[in-house]
Amino acid sequence: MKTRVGRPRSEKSREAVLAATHALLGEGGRLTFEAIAKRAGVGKPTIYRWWPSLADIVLEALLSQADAEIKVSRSSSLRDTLQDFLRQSMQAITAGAGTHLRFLMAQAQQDEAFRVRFREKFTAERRKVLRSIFQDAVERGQLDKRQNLDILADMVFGAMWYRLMLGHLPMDELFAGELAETVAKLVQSHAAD
Amino acid sequence: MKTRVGRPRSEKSREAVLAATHALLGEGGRLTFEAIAKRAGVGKPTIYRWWPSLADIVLEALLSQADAEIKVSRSSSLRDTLQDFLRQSMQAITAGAGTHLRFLMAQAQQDEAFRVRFREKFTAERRKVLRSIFQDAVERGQLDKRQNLDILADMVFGAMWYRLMLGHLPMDELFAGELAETVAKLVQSHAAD
Amino acid sequence: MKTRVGRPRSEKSREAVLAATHALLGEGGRLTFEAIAKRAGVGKPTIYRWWPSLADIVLEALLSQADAEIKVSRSSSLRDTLQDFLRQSMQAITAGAGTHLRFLMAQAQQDEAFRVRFREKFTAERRKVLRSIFQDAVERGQLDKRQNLDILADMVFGAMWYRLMLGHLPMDELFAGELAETVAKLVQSHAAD
Amino acid sequence: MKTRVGRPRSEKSREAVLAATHALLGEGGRLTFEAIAKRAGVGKPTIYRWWPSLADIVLEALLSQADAEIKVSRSSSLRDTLQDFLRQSMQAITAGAGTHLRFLMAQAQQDEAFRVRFREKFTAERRKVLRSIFQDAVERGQLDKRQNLDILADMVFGAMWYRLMLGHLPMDELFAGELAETVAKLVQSHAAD
DNA sequence: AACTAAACGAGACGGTACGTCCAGTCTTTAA
DNA sequence: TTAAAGACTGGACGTACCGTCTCGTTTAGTT
Repeated sequence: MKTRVGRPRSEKSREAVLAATHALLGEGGRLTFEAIAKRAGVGKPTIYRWWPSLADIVLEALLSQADAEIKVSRSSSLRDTLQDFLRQSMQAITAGAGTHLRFLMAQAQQDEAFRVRFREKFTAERRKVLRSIFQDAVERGQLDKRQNLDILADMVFGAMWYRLMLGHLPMDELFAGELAETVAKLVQSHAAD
Repeated sequence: MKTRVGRPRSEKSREAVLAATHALLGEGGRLTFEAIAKRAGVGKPTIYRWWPSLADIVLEALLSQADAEIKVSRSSSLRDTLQDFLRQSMQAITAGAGTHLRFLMAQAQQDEAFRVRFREKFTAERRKVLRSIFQDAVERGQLDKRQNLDILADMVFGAMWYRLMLGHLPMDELFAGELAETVAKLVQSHAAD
Repeated sequence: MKTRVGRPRSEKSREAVLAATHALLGEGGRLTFEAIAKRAGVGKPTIYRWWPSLADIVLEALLSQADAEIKVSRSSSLRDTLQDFLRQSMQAITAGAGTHLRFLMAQAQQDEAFRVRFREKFTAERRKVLRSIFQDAVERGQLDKRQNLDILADMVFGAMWYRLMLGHLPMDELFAGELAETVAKLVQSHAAD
Repeated sequence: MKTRVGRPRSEKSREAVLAATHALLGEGGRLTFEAIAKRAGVGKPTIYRWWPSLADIVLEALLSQADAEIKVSRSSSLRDTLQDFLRQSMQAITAGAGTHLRFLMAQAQQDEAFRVRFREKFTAERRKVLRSIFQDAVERGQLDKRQNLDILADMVFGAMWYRLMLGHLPMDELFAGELAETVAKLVQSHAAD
């Protein structure tokens, strides 16, 4: 049988929880199950029934935002493609996702099980996109095929995360542009090998 | 007046707190003021008197470890210098500092005031060292003087932090070596400009 | 119309609920709707549909036991009749009804509406029996007709309940016998008036 | 050493808890730790630290009332002494203690450990008083020395508790008087033996 | 034989209170 | 005057049940 018996899960409650989480994160206060339940007009057990941790709620809230999607425009230039990708990422971060991301990465340090889910549901997807951008460059002969693409991806995402989390320098389009450019130079050098 | 009156601060208590913090972090349990106080045989108010937050205790515990110091051997090759620097960093992380670092960065996301202190007392120092390594390369003509060194530092430290915090790939000497090599290639390409 | 349309009440469920209640009370654990529903294999709403409170279930479980009935053997001696009545009561209590009774009286303290139902369905019936025993004695001239029989009934039932609930002294046949005897002496004294 | 170190227990909190409990019981609402903590302006852990159950708080609240004390005026007549004792008890009950007593006895049915404390701290004391009244009568030859005084005490206290908890007939001075008189008659009969 | 309507099991819902942990503060005695 | 010990208020935790609700299913009597 397909349909389970019993009262079905309330879609309304699910959305209320995600919306409340969104709002609370934006307001800067401490995010707690209690506050979410109150704001969403939902019972605490309902939240515990469906999400194993605060971080999982935030992750779902992040993923449920349609505008979180990034459309990569594949141009023939690695530099332009990368710049577009990083600028879009940057915009999403400064538009609000930054708070979610910082929360998620912090929680991942305190909850090993969540760290695995975070990798699988979020960062692995993001890495896949960046990797395919690099793969294209390899195939066009713009990037040395001996280059470890994981290292390259770690450098690019790492720079973004590091600046986001440490806050020592601004997260802006200039940074995204320069980052793309620096990597692009590396690409050219490899082509010259 | 120089010497304050009254009972002086107990150096023994200070060390007991740092040792307890060290031990608790290593055991993987949740780090709390209560647990530290109990383990150190010290009253909670004593801890609150001397440290503004858990993270500050951990930071002091980290800095008080003599072996946390990294001695950079300046060779004429950027690649070798970098490799030495990154390998030493990696060793410190895998030897135990990794837990401290992850905790500190996580706390910095939840405590803006601590984030500032963390930058000033720890990451700024580390960046200074890496920056001087790059500066040497610029002066030797191995690195394009137009290259933004902050971006470069963000990429190197970022890759390390990103992998440490996400745990998607191993933190090992191979990684440190390949990371140094990738940056060194970039350097060579710039020299060729 | 007499026979209502639709599915009739399930006698099987009713009995399963009473049996589960019986079992759970005997096991000493806390009695809850949830536990009864689970044990009886019955939905919670089914229970709420037919019983207004836990206490009402327990009351019905108690009354549905055929062996809970007490047959009074009316002898010409008040003392013997009373002793038979109290000994039978005592046996029912020690055989298991004691747990039910304690639960019911406790609930009656927290639920005024149930207290009324408890009186009407249970204690009033029991008082009626004892009262008729006393009435017989009055008619035989063994008991002063000016004696307030309610007071007398309160003393007899009160002593039983008090000892059952407080547990300071054993609930046994000796107690039942001595209680009957003490009342019987009172009776004789009145006859002597 | 006599005086313990550390902050001493707050007498103010203790009194606030007892006062809040008193007030809440009087208002008829359900008595909970949460409500007491809120009303008393006290943290829940403070209550849990000092009292093992709600019933223990109510018991302490009851015992802390100076007016709960009953002074027995020993006259030469058992009947008068008893009547005085029971009337005072009745007055205390109707004046407010009745709510406490009903709550305590109900809780004693659900918490075996408390039932023991309740017996030791409250009912044993009350029984001691009544027993000494009967003992006096025995010594004066007004009461058969073979009479089991425990049974007698169970009948008197039982009648009071039974009527209080069941509520089938009024708790008033008339009841107290008639109860005393009925027992007194029994006494006379024994003297006549 | 198909239809109607109520009762059924299952289980999710909003909610209250539980009993606990820890935060951060306060009050006392000891050093 | 500071340290230690430990009790304090208070907030959130995660859980157990409450009493209600919404499903799809079952079971009679009615058409």
